[in-house]
Order: sequence, then C-alpha cells, then structure tokens
Amino acid sequence: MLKVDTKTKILDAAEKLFAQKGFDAVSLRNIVEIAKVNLAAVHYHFGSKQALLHKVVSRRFRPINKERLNMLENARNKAGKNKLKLEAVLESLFFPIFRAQANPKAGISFTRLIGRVVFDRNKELQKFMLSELTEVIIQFSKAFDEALPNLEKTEIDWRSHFMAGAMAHTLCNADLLSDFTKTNANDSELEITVQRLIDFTAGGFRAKVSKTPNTKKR
Amino acid sequence: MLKVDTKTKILDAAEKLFAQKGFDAVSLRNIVEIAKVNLAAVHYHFGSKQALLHKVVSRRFRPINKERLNMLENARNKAGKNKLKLEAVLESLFFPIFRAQANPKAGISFTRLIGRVVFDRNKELQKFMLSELTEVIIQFSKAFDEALPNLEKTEIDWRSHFMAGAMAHTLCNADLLSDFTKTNANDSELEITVQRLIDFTAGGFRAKVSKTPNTKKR
DNA sequence: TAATGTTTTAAACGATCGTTTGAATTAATG
DNA sequence: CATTAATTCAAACGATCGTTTAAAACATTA
Repeated sequence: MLKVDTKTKILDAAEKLFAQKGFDAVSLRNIVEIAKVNLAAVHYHFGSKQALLHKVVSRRFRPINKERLNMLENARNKAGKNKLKLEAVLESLFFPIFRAQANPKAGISFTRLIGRVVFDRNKELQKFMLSELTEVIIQFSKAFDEALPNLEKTEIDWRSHFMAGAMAHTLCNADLLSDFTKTNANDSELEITVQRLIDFTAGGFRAKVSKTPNTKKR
Repeated sequence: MLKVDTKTKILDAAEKLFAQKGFDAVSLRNIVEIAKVNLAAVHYHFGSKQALLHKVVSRRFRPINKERLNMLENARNKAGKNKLKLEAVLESLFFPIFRAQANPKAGISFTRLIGRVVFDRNKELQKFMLSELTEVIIQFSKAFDEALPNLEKTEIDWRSHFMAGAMAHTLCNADLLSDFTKTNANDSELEITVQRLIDFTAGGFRAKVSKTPNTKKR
C-alpha cells in the first residue's frame, strides 16, 4: 500500500462527510479528524472550505461529464443520418454518473453529494456547478431537440427539468429506495437502475402535451 | 393591521430563511433579527432550533396533506366503480402543494423549503417528515396500485420515487426554471405547471418496462 | 389594587466555527 | 553538505453558534 498524499486524504474525507451531512453541517475539524491530517493543511492545500468543496466536486464530476459527452458523440455516430434516439441520449447522461456510484473508490458518497448539490442554494456553489456543466447543457439540449423534433422548445426545457429532478433524487436518495423496494441500487443493479430511469424519463419526454384546462389570463 | 404574535413572527422569518439558505446555514440570531423578537423567545416558544424547524414544516404541510387526501377521496368517488385515473391521482398529489406556492402568504418560501427537505439528510428531520407523510404514502401508494393494475409493485415504487424527484426539484428550483424557459412558475401559471408535471410523470408511469440488456448476475 | 401567571428582555454560558500565524519538520536542489 | 523550498504542526485569533439564566415587563385574575 503506497502512501496517500495529504491532498487526497482531505478530498476523500470531505467527499464522504459532505455527502453524508451537507456542506454547512460539516466542519473542517470533522474532516481533518477523518483524514488524519492537520487542520491548517486544508487552507494550505485548498485555500478555503468553499474552495475545497469545489475541488471535491470537480475531481469526480469532470471525468464524468467528459464521458457523458463522449457517449453522446458515439450515439450520434452510431445514429449516422438517422434520427438520434432519445434513449441513447438519456443513457449518455445517466450511465457515467451512475457508474461512478457503483465504483467502490468513489463510492456512493460522491453521487449522493451531486444529488445534494443540485438542491443546495449556496450561491457560489451554484455558479460553480453551472460553469462545470456548461458544455453538457449545451450539447444535451441540442441532442434533446434532435431526438424530439415534434416537441416545442419550451416543453423540452420543462421536461428536462423534471428529468433532472428524477435523476438527482435517485442519485441522492438511492438508499431510501432500496429500503423501499428490497432491491439494492448498487453493484450489478446499476444497469437495471439506469434502465428504469431511462424508461421513466423517456416516457415522460414522449408524453402527449395536454392543453391546460382553461387559460383564463391573457 | 392587527398585531402579529411572537410565535408567528418567528415562524414566518424561519420559513423564509430556511428556504433561502437551509437549516444549518441559518442561525437563530438571523431569524430573530428578521422577526424582530428577542433571541430567547425562540427557546421559550419552541424549545430548540430543531423543534422550530419541525413546526415551520408542519404548520403548512399538514393542511396540504389533508387536502391531498381529500382530493384523492373525491377522485375516488368521481371514478365510482370505474378504474381510478392516474392523472387524477397525480393531480391530487401535486395541486395542493403547488397552490401553496402561489399563495402570497405562504409564498414560494415554504414549497422551496419542502423541496429542500426532501434532499436533506438531517436524520431527525427525515424521521419527522416520514411521520408527517405516513397517511399520504399509504393512500397514494394504494391509489397508484389501482390506477396502474398492469404494473408490478416494484416498478410502481421505483417510478413513484422518480416522480417524487421531479416534483421536489420543481418545488425547490422553480426559479431556475423560469430563467430558463421565460415562463414564470407562479400565479396564473400554477395550473399550467401542474399540468406539465402531470403529463410528464403520467407518461413516465405508463412507459413500457424494458427488460435489462443482460441480467448476468444470478 | 394586590397577587399570580405569562411573556419579553439583556446578558452570559461553554462550545465550536473558519481562518491565520510562525515555528518545526521534511524534501528537493545546488 | 549547505541552502532553499515545500509541507506539517500546535496554538491561537476573533466571531458566531445554540442554549440558559434570572430579572424586568406585561397581562390576567381575585
């Protein structure tokens, strides 16, 4: 077993604790206790608690988002001149991050953290997340447009929003669900979970758009 | 304008701040400053910060959950001996809480708070929320079973989970979405938002269940 | 009005927070 | 080996946290 450097020890401990309890509920002293490093090491290596959080996120999120874009590119190539398939777009979006969940090294901690982050209203964090996701948002927005040529742009945006909620909740609260359904949402069940999420969200995207009961205003 | 009692002033301020920044990020001193009451009043009236949070939630959540059950009961009666309609079940679940969002008194604060709470990993809060939702979970679980007689129980549970994520995200991050789509998710748009969420989630519930590519394990 | 119960208040409690400092230690470089 | 740079460390900084106390102010009832 080779020596793990201080930076990594801090990142691992912070990842675990932030995912478990949230950013504000975790102190740097909690983190250095788990990481078994000195308190001042956090500021030496990362500068601040907020900067540490950003590093915790980007360390795992960047490779995941790269792979999302790769998978989408592959799906495009495979489709050729045929229409891009909605299920392929969704799989490109879900699979890389859910596979990170099954990875014993990153573990369930990180994906849970990502789920939490989506619902966190830490302004700096939101700005940071948006910047990390810029390219993914652009490319997948285009992809949804292509895969759903008969759906209005506004509706696509709303349904992308709903889809993001379903995904985030599943990432964050997978444990609640396994209590619920007796199936465990990890390991070999990974593909099944992703397939279930694809089925549901694809069904949602393809649902008929009903006109509202009465648009009294305007 | 009649005098607002201290308890209500604290509840209102806490609701606003918890929704804005989250439980851990808000101090009692932040709350009493907004509420314009003495710091010790919080413990005098509520006992602790955690107990205050529970009260903030239950004050608005209980009437909402009562109305959800009422609407579900009405939907059942209207259906008579016909099969309960999925859209009616979903509307019973969504409408009462989204209407609270449009209510200028409760405002967007509370629903955002509820959205956040779903993703919060405060153990005591989770237990409390579960106890507040017991009857709703029982009745709506039954209703989904009735409305989807051809869908396996396990699949219903998973899809209920996805649906909850879509709902929570919409409650919590409605503002992000209105930036996105230029439509505003309040006021007269209430019915439209709910209808969109019904369309999406109903489509998800009704989607075909695809067998996983290969169930290698087992 | 006197007595009793309820609510509000200022002040302090010990604990913990993120961050900074400067010296001790280790690693790298000439 | 000497010197410089990088890292670790114990200790402390001021600020803020949730909670408690006990007296003051107010309201209610006899």
